[in-house]
Amino acid sequence: MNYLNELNDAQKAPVLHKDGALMVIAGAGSGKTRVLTYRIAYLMQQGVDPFNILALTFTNKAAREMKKRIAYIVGESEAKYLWMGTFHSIFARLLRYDGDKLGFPSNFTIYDTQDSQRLIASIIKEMGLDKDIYKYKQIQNRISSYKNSLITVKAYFQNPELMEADAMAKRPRLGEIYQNYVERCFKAGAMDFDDLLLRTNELLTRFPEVLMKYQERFKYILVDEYQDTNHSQYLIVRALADRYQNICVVGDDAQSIYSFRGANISNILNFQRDYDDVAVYRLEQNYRSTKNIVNAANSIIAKNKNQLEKVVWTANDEGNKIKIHRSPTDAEEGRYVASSIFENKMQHQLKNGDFAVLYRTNSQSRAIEDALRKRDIPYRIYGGLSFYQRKEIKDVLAYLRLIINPKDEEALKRVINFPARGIGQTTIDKLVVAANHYGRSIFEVMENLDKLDLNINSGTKNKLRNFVTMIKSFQIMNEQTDAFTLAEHVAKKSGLLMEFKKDGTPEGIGRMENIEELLNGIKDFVEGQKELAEAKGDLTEFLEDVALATDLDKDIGDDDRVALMTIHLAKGLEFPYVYIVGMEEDLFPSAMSMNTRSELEEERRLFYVALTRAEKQAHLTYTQNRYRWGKLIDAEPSRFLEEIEEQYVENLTPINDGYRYKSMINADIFGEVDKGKLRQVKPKNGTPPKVVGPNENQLRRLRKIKPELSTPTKSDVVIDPNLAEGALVNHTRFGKGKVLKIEGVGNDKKAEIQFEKGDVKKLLLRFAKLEVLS
DNA sequence: GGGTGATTTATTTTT
DNA sequence: TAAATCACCC
Repeated sequence: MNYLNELNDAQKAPVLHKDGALMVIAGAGSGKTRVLTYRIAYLMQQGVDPFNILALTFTNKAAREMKKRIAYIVGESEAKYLWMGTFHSIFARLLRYDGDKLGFPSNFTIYDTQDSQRLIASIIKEMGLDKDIYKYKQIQNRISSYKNSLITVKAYFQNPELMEADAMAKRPRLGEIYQNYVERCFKAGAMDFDDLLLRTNELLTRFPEVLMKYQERFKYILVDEYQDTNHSQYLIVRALADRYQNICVVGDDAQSIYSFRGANISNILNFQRDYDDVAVYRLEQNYRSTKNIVNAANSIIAKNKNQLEKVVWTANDEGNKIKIHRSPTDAEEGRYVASSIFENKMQHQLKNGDFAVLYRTNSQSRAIEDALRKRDIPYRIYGGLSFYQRKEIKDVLAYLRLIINPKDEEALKRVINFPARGIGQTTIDKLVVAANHYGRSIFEVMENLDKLDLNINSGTKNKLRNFVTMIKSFQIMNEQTDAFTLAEHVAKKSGLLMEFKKDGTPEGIGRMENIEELLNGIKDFVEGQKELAEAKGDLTEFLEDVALATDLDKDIGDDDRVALMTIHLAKGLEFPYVYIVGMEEDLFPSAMSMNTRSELEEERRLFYVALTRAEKQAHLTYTQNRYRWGKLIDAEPSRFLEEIEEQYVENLTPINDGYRYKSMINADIFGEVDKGKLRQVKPKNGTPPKVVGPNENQLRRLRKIKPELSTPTKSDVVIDPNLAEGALVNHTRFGKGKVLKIEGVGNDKKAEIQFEKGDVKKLLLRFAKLEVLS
């Protein structure tokens, strides 16, 4: 099969470029995944051993899907040797092999953010610091960004500026907390998310022979979403690619939206400086969206100063204008979205899965959920509190973690007294003190209770011994049976299931069901792994899978639901109909991200990402009042609404008289917006708020809004007369296929098509972009 | 040591 | 608003 024919010339060039450094600047919807996939397939067909290819993607799901497509071209037996996955999962794997050189056991635990925060909170407490000044979440954030910038504890103490900055922020002992945190993680045989990258860097720097090994192994390296790599990731890639320089990065500076996680947009902007003879390719043709959407998105992103030159265009239809809708409250907004989805579904015979609702913050999902539920529209929420973050699930997982790695302090503290066993805070504190004193883990201290004088009464000692015995019996069982049988046993014997059962409330029952679901998940995992030759299907593998899984990674059936998620999570996805809700100042752009031009530009890129998810139709909605932290507050429309060129939008709700404007400072006129100055403009307490009339932008907008609202009249689409049964056709998304059947008349005319990729789909001709080939 | 009710704090985005 | 922590009493 000649897959190269599926590429346009711009796409073909980077696929065929074999050796050396290359960068692909790929506009939204320009087929970059396809380029990456085919490039890997092509390399393999050129004789490159899959064993020598490393591909770093943004989600594990993306990696899986890419692998599947590659397997389709080159065969499963070859494709399975590819190393593909997220930075975190790939390097966790690497550290399981070679982390022992750094003193980590191969079964190290991966601490999630909550584990890190709990540990930091207890360190702050142990150090006797004021928890109102040393807020554990902020501290965790700070430590995380140090790690992502490769500032180790040592580097921190050698950097007077950093210490100064923390001292100025009234936190002079931050360095000590950092140090303690790192030591405690090490002692617990645990790495946090950032460690997976930081420790990989340490490994590659301190052990040249390890670096050499992986440089030889990964002769070809491909990185997706390069604009979102942080310094730590950047250095790993550089180190690994240094020897052969066969590095291919793909990205779009306009879609860089993770700077809060340390992503550094200059990694992509400076790529050409980092490697010799960099070939640069641009993918500018968008295959995803209508002209209206593409042009509107372009008109927004043009407001950003800092970007690579690129013109995204499309040959697709003009499409409908972007619809803007105002609601009185967030509940009404939800209702509007729900009924609009309902109507579109009826009118155009669409599936729920054709719709997505995107928002800036997870907390916005509630109003949408309520409305969808009332209209009986099935939906699925991605992100937010994910399944694996639920309390009861984390409890079971903590027991399992403890079996694998008894040194895991956070897991131990979580379950040592849950279900209640009469081991209280006082006892735990004593154990922690002893553990720190002897430089051992809490579990080790518990194993040696008799040899230590800890001032614990004999009754409590007995309870501790029972706990140790229980965990040890689980460990023995782990050697004899598979992960599922063990987990089921643990859930029962630990008393967890009973605890939730006796609770009796609907909530408790729900928790029990969740545990059941987890057990089923483990069962599936074990059975799935058995089929793979390499994997063992053991508990360690499962826990790692869980620690690094994201909501997007889970393939939970393919039932048909509306997708609800944050814009961040939506990156890389596409939907025919997209609703972007909460288009309001202080929400989007977020109030936290308007301090500097670069923050505002990132919010704008985020909006760009959101809009370019839409294939056919985008809706933007905003409210006049919104519940935020329990109170109804005034909201004003987002500045981004005004930034779209007016020819691409249609206002569904005319502005009424009661409409109020607040003063807005426009960064384009005043340059860098200084939050301090902004505050001064606001009235001091006691002074009545100053009423300011609309500024120029707003006046312009007032003028352009036409009060009448007309539903666009739909004319019958002209359908290619050659499109008949038996015809070969090409679809922009599904590829080539053969028409099996034509049914319906006029606007309802549908074709049933067998695609080469194996799927049979029924498409409405008036929407399907079909090209007749014969 | 455990449980209950009062108070408070949080909302940016995620591997 | 709702979860999470705290203070107090048993």
